[in-house]
Amino acid sequence: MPPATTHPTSEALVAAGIDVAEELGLSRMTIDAVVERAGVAKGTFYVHFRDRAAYLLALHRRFHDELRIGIAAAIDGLPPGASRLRLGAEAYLDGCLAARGVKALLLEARSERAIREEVRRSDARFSADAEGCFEALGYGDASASARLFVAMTAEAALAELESGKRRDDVRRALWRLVRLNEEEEV
Amino acid sequence: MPPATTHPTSEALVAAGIDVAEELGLSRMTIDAVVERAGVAKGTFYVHFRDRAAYLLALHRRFHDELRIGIAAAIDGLPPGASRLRLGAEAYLDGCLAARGVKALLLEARSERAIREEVRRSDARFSADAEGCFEALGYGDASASARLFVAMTAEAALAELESGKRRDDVRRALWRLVRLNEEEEV
DNA sequence: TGTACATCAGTGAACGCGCGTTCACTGATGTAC
DNA sequence: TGTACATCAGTGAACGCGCGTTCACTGATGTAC
Repeated sequence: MPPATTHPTSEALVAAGIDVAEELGLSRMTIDAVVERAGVAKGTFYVHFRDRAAYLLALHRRFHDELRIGIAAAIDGLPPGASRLRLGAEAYLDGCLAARGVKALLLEARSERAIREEVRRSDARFSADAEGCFEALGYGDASASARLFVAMTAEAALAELESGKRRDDVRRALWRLVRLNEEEEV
Repeated sequence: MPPATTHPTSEALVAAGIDVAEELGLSRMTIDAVVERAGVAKGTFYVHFRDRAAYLLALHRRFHDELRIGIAAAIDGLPPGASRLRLGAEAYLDGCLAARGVKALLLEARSERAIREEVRRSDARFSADAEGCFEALGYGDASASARLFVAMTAEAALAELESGKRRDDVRRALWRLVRLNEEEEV
């Protein structure tokens, strides 16, 4: 799937936004800061995005599309179950470590009015896949379990971002809690 | 422990803030909205709080002090272990359901610059107690496990707040994930 | 008991600033004839 | 090949508004003498 925005200036604006979000957080990611970083005039921003909300949405889509692509590649064809759940979560964590601007999007996206709904949808998507895995594993309350698992995985991603590197203790704790630790480390 | 603010007008301002946060969220909880709700002049706000940051801090303290008191009462004297962990989490969830303004504080507090540090401290406090329990239960990576557990519990609280009522499926899922489900429902 | 003064919560108009949004204009590129 | 016109990304000054913060002033209560 090609990126949603193809125009080079749109690209530059999105890239600049990710930079700024990484450095200052979403709430301080002002349009002034973005256009300054992108090296374009303020008016140019509105040539490419209807308003700030539309821009935030594009930013979030970009981030989550990349993440989903990585996860899809990791679990492609696997049946619902332990491997799918664990490899998916590993891909999520690895993707978060690799991407930029994640911390801001993970931490603040929920409270930004403009993308709250979109975040809910993304979470639901991850959660729906996990739910199938929990069902296959024989969990009752698979839906609730999946939701809690997604929350844990996001927290694990945050912990890794704070450390700036993979945290094996956190990952082990995660696998152990969902009883996926019987397998070898991947 | 008496409330940190004793003056009636301070009280009114804090109460008004909780109301407004509940209705509009933290980011739209402006000083205008707070003083209007409290029925005082805008200048009065600054008689009682140095600035918005100090006010947010007082709000968060109030919220978490209440929560901690409820939890402390529930687990007082219990040794680290399964009962303490589960009863503490139950008290946390019940407390969140009972308190007002929780959703805003749970959801947005992390991204509000003014109270981020305070939130971290609160989380660390809950987490430290949970860590002892996980150690007693023989978990490796007790610290990481505790952090993930706190994140799950917060997510469970959010799920309950969205439903507006206790969610037994979510609680069951939580207990099962940390293997506290052998006991009877409390 | 009465007068003068200090203290302090409370008031609300005014200020300043940050930030999202607009708009008239420019310049380059493409198309018609 | 040259001229006229349309299209469209880009520009940046200006605008408006929301919101946190300030400040000179008021009025009530308490204290000294």
